[in-house]
Amino acid sequence: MKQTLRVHNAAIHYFDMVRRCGSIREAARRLNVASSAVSRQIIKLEDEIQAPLFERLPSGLKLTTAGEIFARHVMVVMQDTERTRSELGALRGLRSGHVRLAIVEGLISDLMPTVIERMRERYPNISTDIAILGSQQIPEALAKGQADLGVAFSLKRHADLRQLAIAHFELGAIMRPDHPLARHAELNLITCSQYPMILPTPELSLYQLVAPLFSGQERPTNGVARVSSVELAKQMAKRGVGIAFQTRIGILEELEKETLAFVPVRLGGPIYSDLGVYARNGRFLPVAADAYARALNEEIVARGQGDRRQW
Amino acid sequence: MKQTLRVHNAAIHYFDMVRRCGSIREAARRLNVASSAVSRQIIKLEDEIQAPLFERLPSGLKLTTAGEIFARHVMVVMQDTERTRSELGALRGLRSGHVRLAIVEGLISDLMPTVIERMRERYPNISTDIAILGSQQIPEALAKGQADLGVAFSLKRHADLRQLAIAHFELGAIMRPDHPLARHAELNLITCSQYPMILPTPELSLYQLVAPLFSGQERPTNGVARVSSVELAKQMAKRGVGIAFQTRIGILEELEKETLAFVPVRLGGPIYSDLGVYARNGRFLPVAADAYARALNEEIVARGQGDRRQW
DNA sequence: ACGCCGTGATGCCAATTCAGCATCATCGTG
DNA sequence: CACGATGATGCTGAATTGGCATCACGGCGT
Repeated sequence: MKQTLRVHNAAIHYFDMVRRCGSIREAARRLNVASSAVSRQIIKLEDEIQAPLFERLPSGLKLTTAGEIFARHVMVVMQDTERTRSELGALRGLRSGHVRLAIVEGLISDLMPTVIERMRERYPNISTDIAILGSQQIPEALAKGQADLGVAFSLKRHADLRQLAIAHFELGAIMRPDHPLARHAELNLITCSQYPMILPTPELSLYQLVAPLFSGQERPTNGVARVSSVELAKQMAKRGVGIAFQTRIGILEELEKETLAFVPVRLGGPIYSDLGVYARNGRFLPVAADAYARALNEEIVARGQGDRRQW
Repeated sequence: MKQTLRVHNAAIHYFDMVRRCGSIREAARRLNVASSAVSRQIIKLEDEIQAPLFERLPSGLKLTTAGEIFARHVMVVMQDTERTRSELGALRGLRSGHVRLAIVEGLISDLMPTVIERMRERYPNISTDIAILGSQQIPEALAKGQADLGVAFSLKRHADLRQLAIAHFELGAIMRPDHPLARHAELNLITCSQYPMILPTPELSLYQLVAPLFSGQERPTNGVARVSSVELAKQMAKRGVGIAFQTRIGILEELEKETLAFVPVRLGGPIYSDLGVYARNGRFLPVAADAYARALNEEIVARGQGDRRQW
């Protein structure tokens, strides 16, 4: 299965495994080779580079600065090897591969199921790992090569990230349809704060959007709860605990069934949150990841307000 | 000198040389190895990939589709190897390297000399190749890995290109200061066409800007010459052959010495040409190339009207 | 304080890989 | 038709690599 297209020296695979294990012997075990072989290859690499790659500490091996530079090279090579393999595979007609996604929680109820379903129809042989991470961890996971694609709200621009798709979503208040505010066309802060509210914690990107609404007061009077999960906030709103703040994208099903109502919150003008698909900059995507990116783009743009696609 | 940081299999270097030579024996000669060694490594690669990389034609070796895919991988690996080596070198404090630039002709009189001078002050150990190419060939040279950085006007967006810097330059008419039009604050087409004009040929990116001015008439009445060199057009204008069309950036010296005058040409509003610095997308730049990109950015932005930097 | 265990490095030997030489079949060219 | 050049291949010696046993070292628990 893991026919790694062994076009490259074993040394760089050894190096990568040692880096991940922090131990030569452990790496050797996982690679099914003798530890002496691994040790020698590392020494040989250090000889080529003319600088130590690891600090040998009693507690384990830790990358030196040179090691970190080289590790990035290894990541580039291995990721591009994967891309090449997938392209060569596509050439033979077997559209398969493996994609690792890192997404935020707000997409698990509607967007991701749809995308996965569509991908399974089109490319039954593509397998997927999905990690639910906070907004902050997603760029990190991409940079470390732990994920191929990331989907998150309002990521700030970063040189290591490449934006593959983006769409805007308007922030609004969500509540039960029988809530007194549910019939308004739009809402402002003062009106909202006269009713119990479910507010986001700072870990959520939503916080950045909602916080300004309550600038000044540190703890809004009517904040009945501060939760770090948009799903939880949604469930609470459905049970009538109060009104929560989200974009439409997490509650499309509830809107259709009319178990929740959505009312835009305006502060001067509408408040937008940008949902984007990201990859690490500086790599070509394997065909499988590229297919996912396209599918994500389609669905996001279809749900967004004011779309844009930059490829 | 060419200690290629031999972290990688000889096979990929052999492959790359064979690809460039179109011949195994010729590649072997340049690599100072026996042809059998090269032949076998290629066969071994094809064995790993389970597809032929070259078509063996009597006239030479030509890449198959799989070969092209693999060639791209090899380019990525080799370029990233170069980056890694330069970063490791920078770690040791010897800020050296080699950068290959592909620029358009219009920059040879002012911008490039300044940039090169500045680079030689800052990094005396960086060597440079400069190729003067047409606007169309520059993206191509970057894609093929024949150049590290490209500087050109008005490149259309392309997925394989990454824009490192950009600045706008207004199109204008250039002429001797004693020309009747030299004292105008701005000009339009009709006024210009009453005097002899030196026009660009379609190879120049300028053509795209100037052509609309003369839409309708295929051959402007007063076009005394069509030249494919902005330098030549400038020299002709200096000698009073007629008025030419350029941006300021090529004639800064003449403007200072008042041997040429520049008058904006407007068509409704000002007409801008974008001068950009580009690299192949999907690669980290070596530190030497990165330093060049920064220096180019500085100088371009300093000369431009309405700057922007996206990194 | 003293074994005990696990670590990375190293000497030695076998297995594998690789390069060079000579040679062959093939094809274009004069 | 002969000549020269090409890519592939059998063979041999050299170089690289991996496995085993062993050493020196340091943390940890008794």
